[in-house]
Order: sequence, then C-alpha cells, then structure tokens
Amino acid sequence: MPPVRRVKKSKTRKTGEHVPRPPNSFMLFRSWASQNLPEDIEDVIDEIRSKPRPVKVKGKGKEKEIEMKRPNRNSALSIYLGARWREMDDDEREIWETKAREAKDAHERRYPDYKYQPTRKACLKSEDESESEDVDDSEVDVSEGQPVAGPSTLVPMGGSGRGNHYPHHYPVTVPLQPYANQNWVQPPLQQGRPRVGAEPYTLHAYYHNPRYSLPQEWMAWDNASRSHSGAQQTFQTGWNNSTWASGSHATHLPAQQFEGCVTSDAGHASTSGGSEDLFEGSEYGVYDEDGYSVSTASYPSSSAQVNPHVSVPDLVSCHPPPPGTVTVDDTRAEGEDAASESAHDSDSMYAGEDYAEDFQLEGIAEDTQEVRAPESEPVFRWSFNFDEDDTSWRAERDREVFRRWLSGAKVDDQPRSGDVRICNTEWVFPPYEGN
DNA sequence: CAGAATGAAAC
DNA sequence: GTTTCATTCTG
Repeated sequence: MPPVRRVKKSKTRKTGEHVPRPPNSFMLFRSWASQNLPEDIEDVIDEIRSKPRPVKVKGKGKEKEIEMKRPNRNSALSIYLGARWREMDDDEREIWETKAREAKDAHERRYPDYKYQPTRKACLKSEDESESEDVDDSEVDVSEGQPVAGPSTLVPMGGSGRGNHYPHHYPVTVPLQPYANQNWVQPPLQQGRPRVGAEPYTLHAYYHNPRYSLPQEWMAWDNASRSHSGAQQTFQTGWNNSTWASGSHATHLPAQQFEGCVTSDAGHASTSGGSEDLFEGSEYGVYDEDGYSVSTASYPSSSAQVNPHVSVPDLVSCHPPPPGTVTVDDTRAEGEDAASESAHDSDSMYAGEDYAEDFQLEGIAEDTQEVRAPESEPVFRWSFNFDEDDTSWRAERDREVFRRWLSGAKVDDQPRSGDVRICNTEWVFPPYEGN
C-alpha cells in the first residue's frame, strides 16, 4: 500500500538514486503554468470538477472498467492546461519544445549513462490492488492550492522569483529573490507580452543595479548579438530594450554568481568578438524564471571566466570579482600537480581571444585561474574536471565542489568566505563593494 | 518491422 | 488528468 513508489533502479549511477526522465515540452509548460494561473482558476477548476468523467479503473479481475468520476484538483488542472496546450500556436509551443530540448541536453550531459527503462507491469499483474485512488471527491481539497498571489488573468507576473521546478535538470537551487537585500530594483512590467502559457521565460528577475549607470553600449551589444542568433527573443521592459538567448547554447548559470558582472549573449560572446569588451564596467543581468542567468557572463577587461560553450554541468564556478577591484593574475603556479593536467597548455584562454576555441576542443575546461584582489589575497580559483576515472586531487576536488554546489552549497545565501574549502583551495566570495 | 500499448516525467 | 518521448510488446 505504500506509495506506488517502486523506485526502479536506474542504471545511472551506482548510487542507486532514481534519475527522473527529462521533462517534455508539455511537462515544462504545465509545471510553469501551474504557478502562473489566472485569478479565476478556482472557478474554472470547480467547473471542471463538477462534471464526472469516464475513467478507466482496474476491475477486480483483469479487465479495466469504466467509471464516472470527478477529477481531483490536479486532474482538473491537467484538463484545463491540456486544453490550453492544444490551443497554442506552433510558435508558442516551439518555445517550450526548445526548453525541452535544452532540458534533455542537460540531462544527457549530467547523466551520460542514463537510459529510460520503463517497467512493464501489465504483463503479470493480479495481486496488484494497491491502486485504489479512492481519492474520490470526498476530501481532495488537501491541496493548499497555491495562493497564486498576484497575476490577474493569464498574465505573467513581474516579480516574485520562483524556485527551480526541475532540480534534477538544472544543477543549482537558486534563491527565489537573489538580491532581495540589496539595492536592486525591478524595471516596470513590460507591455504587450504574450499571454501566459506561451512564455517560458517569465521576466521574474530582471534587475538593474542602480549603482551603475546603464551601459551605453547596451544597444550596440543588443544589436550585435541579435544578428547572430535566431534563437533570441526580444522584450520591452519599458525602460530599455534587451534580448536574451533561448537557444540550445544558452548557458544557465546561477544568478547570484553574477552580481556585478555583465551578461552577454550565450554562445555568441566569443563569436561576436568579445562582448566583454563592449560591456566593460557595466552591470547587467538577465535571468530566467528560475533565477538562472540565461546568458553567459563576461567581465571587465580580459578576465572572461565563463565559457560560453560549456553548459552548466560542466561549469563549476564563475564568481566574478567586482569590477575594478581586482586584477587578473594569469600566471599559474607551474609544476603544481601537473600530473592531472591535460597536455594542453591553455593559459592563454583567459587572456586571449581564442579561449573559446580551447574550450570547444576540450569540452571541459580544465584550467585554474587565480584572481587576486589588490591586497593580493586569493579571491577565487577553480578548475573543473568531471572525468570520474580521474582520481587526482584536482578532479576529486572538482567533483566535490560541484557536489556541494548541487546540494545547495551556500549559493542561496550571501556568500561567505570559507563556505567551500577543498584541497587547500578556498572558494571565497568577497563582499560586493559596489561603487 | 510497423504500429500499438504503456510507463514515466510534474502537479 | 494532461502531452510527449522512449521503450516494449504484438501481430
């Protein structure tokens, strides 16, 4: 009788923990839409629930029987959202399909060995009476039915960030309101946005840091990046134009990591010739509804720590130093653990323009960058290496860092020094000084 | 081998 | 309850 949990042992990792399937487009839509419901949704649900529907029920024997039942709340919601889904244009659906492809790609990267293995229960059933929804209409209302604070009808809400609906597919849990205690403001709601249900990228977290002036280069970057990608979308914020990428190369990164840095078009930062240059010293961030940056980051000057070609599972950390307060020390300690190094000497990747090429070749960045503050205390350094067969301390450190990061690390809070300390490497997050 | 059937994904 | 995808079953 316990939950029909039947945790099928997924052959993903020997850890034995179940790995869920990647969500398909509709699942993504439903997941999102269920938190962006119209105000009168309860009326709609009541209406749906009031009408019993024929449902297949397992009979005592083997054959299924049809019974008339009233749907519970979730079922009613599914009926409603399914109808909405079918009403959608291809263009609207395509947005979600893109999302689903991204989720699938990320899933594959994270679980390379994953294989969907549905179990066949139809064959030998018989004693299986555990089903019994018995839910019946009696109670059902247990659902605390999300207050759904806010949005009028099917209109995207402007504020209130949301949690990660798919923690398995996106590696980090991001704070709902990353900058709640800081001096960030939200722009006014843009107008003329598509109705809810068609827009996965709700403008939940689009902040402008008033401590910095708007970059004049913005439009230049905007136009430049737009010309590079057909996968971008434009929206009106009411105070500026901006774009964000939704293509398969869009890199999702934890928003908090990017305080004080510039984000640029994912996958195009390099091809466009270094938008980090365009944005030197300016502050911008575009985040999707989960609080992830949907763009890749670039920093002042030449310290481009983010690889636009490496997606989240491969990318461990990239905390940008506050602009103007650090200098980049490109000299890496030689001889230090050269054993685990790949043959390539890729020191230039951070300093030169060809870093992207190096990244692409390797797929995984394996380099260490040390950024020193004026006082020359180490601000941060990191490397990545997720080759599980690699037992070097560096690789193990990487995995450990990443694991901690996945487990919530401290990325939810104002970062503090010493939150992550591994193998003599401190992952330090200096307080943001602003100007 | 083609098409049907089914499980699993979030809520 | 929904849609989609991958897998497995059936003929």
